[in-house]
Amino acid sequence: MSPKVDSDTLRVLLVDDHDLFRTGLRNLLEEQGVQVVGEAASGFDAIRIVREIAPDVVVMDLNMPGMTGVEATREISSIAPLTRVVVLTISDQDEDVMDAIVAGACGYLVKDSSIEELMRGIKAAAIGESLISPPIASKVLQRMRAVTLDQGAETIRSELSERELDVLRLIANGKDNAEIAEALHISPKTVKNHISNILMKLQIENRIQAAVYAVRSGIV
Amino acid sequence: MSPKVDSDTLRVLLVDDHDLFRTGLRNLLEEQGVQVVGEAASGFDAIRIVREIAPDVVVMDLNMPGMTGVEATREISSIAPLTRVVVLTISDQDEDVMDAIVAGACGYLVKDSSIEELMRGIKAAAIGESLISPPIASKVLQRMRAVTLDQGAETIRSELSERELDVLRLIANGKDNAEIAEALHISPKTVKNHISNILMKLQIENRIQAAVYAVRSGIV
DNA sequence: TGCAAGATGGGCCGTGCGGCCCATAGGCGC
DNA sequence: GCGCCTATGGGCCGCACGGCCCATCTTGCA
Repeated sequence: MSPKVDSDTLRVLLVDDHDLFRTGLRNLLEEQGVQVVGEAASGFDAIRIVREIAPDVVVMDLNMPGMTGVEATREISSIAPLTRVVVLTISDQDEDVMDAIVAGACGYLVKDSSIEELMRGIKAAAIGESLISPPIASKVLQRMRAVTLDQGAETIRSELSERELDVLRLIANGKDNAEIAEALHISPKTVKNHISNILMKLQIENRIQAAVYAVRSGIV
Repeated sequence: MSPKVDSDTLRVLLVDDHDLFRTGLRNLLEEQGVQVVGEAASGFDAIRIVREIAPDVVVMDLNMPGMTGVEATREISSIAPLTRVVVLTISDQDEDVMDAIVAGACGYLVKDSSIEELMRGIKAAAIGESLISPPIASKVLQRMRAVTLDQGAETIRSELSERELDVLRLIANGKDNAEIAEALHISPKTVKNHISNILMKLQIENRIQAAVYAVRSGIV
């Protein structure tokens, strides 16, 4: 069985300003066994729902009135780093492609993709991988060489204080609270306080997820 | 056992592209009773002379125009396995350290070593032992540890059963034992047993380190 | 001057975790 | 058939963990 990704357990939020598209997509995904835990018609709603229910994957349309999908993606990546955003938009000509990627999108699919392709994109995102429609993949790679280096790490780390990063690094090394306290010359209780703040800021549940986050973010 | 090494009978070849250095070194060695049976200013000459006179020990500089000392060492080790090569090079910063070791160098000394140290290195090489300058030695050990760990990790990973890999993947997703049990349709107690086995096999302490290992190994 | 935020701590408490013992069932090789 | 390994499960236990209160002190900003 080897549950690389068990689609049954995947909690997905749909964000699109067209009710009809959302409804149709919901049905398709649910037929595939995906648990659609919410729908949003705007970026604002999307952010609010992400705060509330912290879905595994957000399927995000870019073209929406009010807050754009790019802005919503950026905000979601900031407040819930473990929630992966898959952009699903009209055309590969969309000029926001790069912005969406930089904003933290974990996948980029065009709307005429098949349901199978969307499923693969969602599953890939859920495990931290990315599925990008071939037409735009090369553009992305080219652009990425120019930008990323400081930006990606910068925004994420600004959420955590220096001291919290110290603690996070030690967490990722498998240290327990007593060892962290000794290494930083502080009380174990202070370590626990820092960890509580880290978990709250990253919207995660436990130190294991924190360690994984640290490794994936290149903090350690 | 331990063939007696009489420095009077030691036949040494000096390889260095600097005439002055070779000459000075020859005098020093001959004062110590070493029989310098040849000098070479290049790797090609060194190989030729080794073929002709089969010295006991070759004292080899690494930085030479044309064929490098590493290449010459590799060739000599191949054509005259009984001839020991002692690398004598400028700095412990030399990047070729490991290459030289792999190429078959039987000792590794920096050029600011004392004549006594060089003598000990040559005698050691002559009886199949190795003298390595401390700054170099630490690097070698470090590399060995890394290699050993890598190989160990590879070996060990293959020792993880499929079921244990299932569990490990879920650990890395931050799931607790109850969630893992539910996902795999087994008892939480069985999950704990699997985890205990994983920790033992990977020689780690807790599930955090297991999660980090999984991420770094690309298992998730 | 006051106030917000961060770093430093303490106490209490429920629960998750991992180690220790143990058993049973099934497959695989000798 | 016998031994070995794996997967499955149980009971017990001590400790680590994370949430919930709370406090103090410093720093910086308005």
